[in-house]
Amino acid sequence: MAKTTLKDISKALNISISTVSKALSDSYEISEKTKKVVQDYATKMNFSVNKVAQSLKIGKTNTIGVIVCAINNTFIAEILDGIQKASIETGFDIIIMQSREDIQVEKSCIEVLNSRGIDGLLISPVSESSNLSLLKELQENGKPIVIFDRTVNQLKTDKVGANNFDGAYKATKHLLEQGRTNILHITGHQLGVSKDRLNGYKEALREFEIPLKPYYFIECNIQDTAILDKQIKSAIQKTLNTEHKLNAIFGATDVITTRTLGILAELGIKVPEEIAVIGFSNISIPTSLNPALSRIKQPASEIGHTAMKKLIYLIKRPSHNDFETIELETTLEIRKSSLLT
Amino acid sequence: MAKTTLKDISKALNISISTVSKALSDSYEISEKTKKVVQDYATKMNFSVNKVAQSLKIGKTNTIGVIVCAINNTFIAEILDGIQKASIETGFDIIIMQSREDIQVEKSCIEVLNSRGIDGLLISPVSESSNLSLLKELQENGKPIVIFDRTVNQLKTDKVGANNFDGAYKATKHLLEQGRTNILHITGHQLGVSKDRLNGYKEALREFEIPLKPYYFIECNIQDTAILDKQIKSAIQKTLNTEHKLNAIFGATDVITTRTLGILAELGIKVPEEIAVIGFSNISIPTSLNPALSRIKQPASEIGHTAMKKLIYLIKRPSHNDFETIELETTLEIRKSSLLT
DNA sequence: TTGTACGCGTTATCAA
DNA sequence: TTGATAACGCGTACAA
Repeated sequence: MAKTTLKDISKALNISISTVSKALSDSYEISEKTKKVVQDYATKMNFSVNKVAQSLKIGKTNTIGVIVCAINNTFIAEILDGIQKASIETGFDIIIMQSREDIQVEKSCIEVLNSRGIDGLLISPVSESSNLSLLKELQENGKPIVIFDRTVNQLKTDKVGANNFDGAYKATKHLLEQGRTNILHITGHQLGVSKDRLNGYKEALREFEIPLKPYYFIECNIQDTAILDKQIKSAIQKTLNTEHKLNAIFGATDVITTRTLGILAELGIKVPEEIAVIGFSNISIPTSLNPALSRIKQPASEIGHTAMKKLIYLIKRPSHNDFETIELETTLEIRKSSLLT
Repeated sequence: MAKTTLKDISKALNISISTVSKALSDSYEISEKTKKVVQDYATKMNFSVNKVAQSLKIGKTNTIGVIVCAINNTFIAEILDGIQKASIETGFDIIIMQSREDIQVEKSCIEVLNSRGIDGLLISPVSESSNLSLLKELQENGKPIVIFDRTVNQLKTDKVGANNFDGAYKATKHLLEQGRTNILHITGHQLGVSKDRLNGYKEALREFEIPLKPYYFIECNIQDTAILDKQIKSAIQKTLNTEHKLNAIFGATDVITTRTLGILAELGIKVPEEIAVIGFSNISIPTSLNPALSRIKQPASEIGHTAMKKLIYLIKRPSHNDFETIELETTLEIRKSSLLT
């Protein structure tokens, strides 16, 4: 038994297809009596419109494509949560795809979504200019785009993210106020947001008139955790024996920060006694870590929610050029891992 | 500028639409010369078929719907990862939706996916019989379904999950071998898998001839972490002063287990000295916890991968009735939180 | 080897 | 108030 169609209802009730269609969409042209007959029968048959056909006809799918780099971390999951809340409020459906930090995969995601037909795109791009021309073409074809999280991007459009500069500034300042002046900042390759975070870090140091250490900053591979572990470990060991002994680490991402804690435990280095740790993190269990983790928390759900709302706005009121970049504020949470001993 | 269609190419090259269509699908009916002209032009124009129209025409969407309860935990994220790997291997696209542990939301997910047109459904259902008739109808309409993770379900179809009985048995046995005989098992409401886990727990006790304690088992609200925290805390405090003093906790889910660690730290109860902790968990950073967490790890990625492969098999080779339930083995990882002091 | 004609399920225009 | 007809973009049986 296949799905019921307008044609089936039309035959069964001896009414034309177009009348059935209009009756089901509650058109003013149709008599109440006919509407009732049709709608009752449709309910009885568990009828629902074929969205594929409907989309082909009206040229809209009522669907938003969402491309994230990976869904296996709390931060992205929270963003998706916010997006989904907004999708329920606005009545749009969402299709989630993963680019896996790979420009080619990202390209295929965009193409799949485009050919499948979406009314707009939410994307956290792999890099600052990944698939730029493809995205531009999408825009020109009347499909609005909103960029979230990785807002440092060449595409001219609305962007929603966190105030990364300020978050990094606040965290670094906190460390400095605790007397931790030898801070290693660990960040990831190709991370669009890393510049802002690095600048916030530098700004705090400047304000406290602390010169940059020779080792003050390393970039790691954040795709492969085994490599990441090695890189973090080697950086710690290398910098531990310099003349300015390392006494704090500031992690740029969730994985970097939590893995740093694990590695320090493994190396037998005491946190926070020997090295204080703080970092950008949105995991749900900061107090279950060893020790409880100080962090900069991003308003992830709000980022997703705001981005989705922005996009729906663009879809409903197209063709305006005053794009804006929204930076939502972060929250500094102080726990044991960064406190004075 | 709208997207290029077959018609556009047909006009531009003065060739009929059907020839263009055939040339692009590399049909044997078309001359190499014509193919080349058409394909070159299509590439130049960045042409991609309109999947909406294509789906309507051929009655297939090459798309799999995936419904999970929530994506904000590592276990589900890992499963989705496995599903996505299989999707790349098989060439099917996936649409991910969240039921949020709500039967009504689950219903709307199924309806959206159904009306949007999917070739099959992967679902981890809200409960054992949630939306049973709707799912049956889907099946009858020729859309195969594979259930993953929450395999205790009334629907007759293929199911892929973990061997929960054995996982719980192994964990409990490990605790007993450490001399921890007063074990509290904490699980969630309405969790389809909880029966199996409880039975594995009981079986190990039986084997060691340890009688069930009066407090041996509580069911918590796993939706709201604030409530969950209170329930866990109250259960611990209540059972701490009974004649059989509590000396181990076995958590049924990731959140329960990690929150338990946090609460014990908060209460100043030493792990594992006073209370040993072990539980089902798939977080990526068990060694960053306080203390490093012993756990039963589910083969999450394999569950997703296997489920997807099963589904594709059902799609390509429909109408057979020998459904099976696959239980993949869990891994026991022993760390500090459950070791003899 | 190429082109014509039809239909997938829906909506929209216009005539009855 | 209702219905016949065309069209969305594509694939395919059949004719040329």
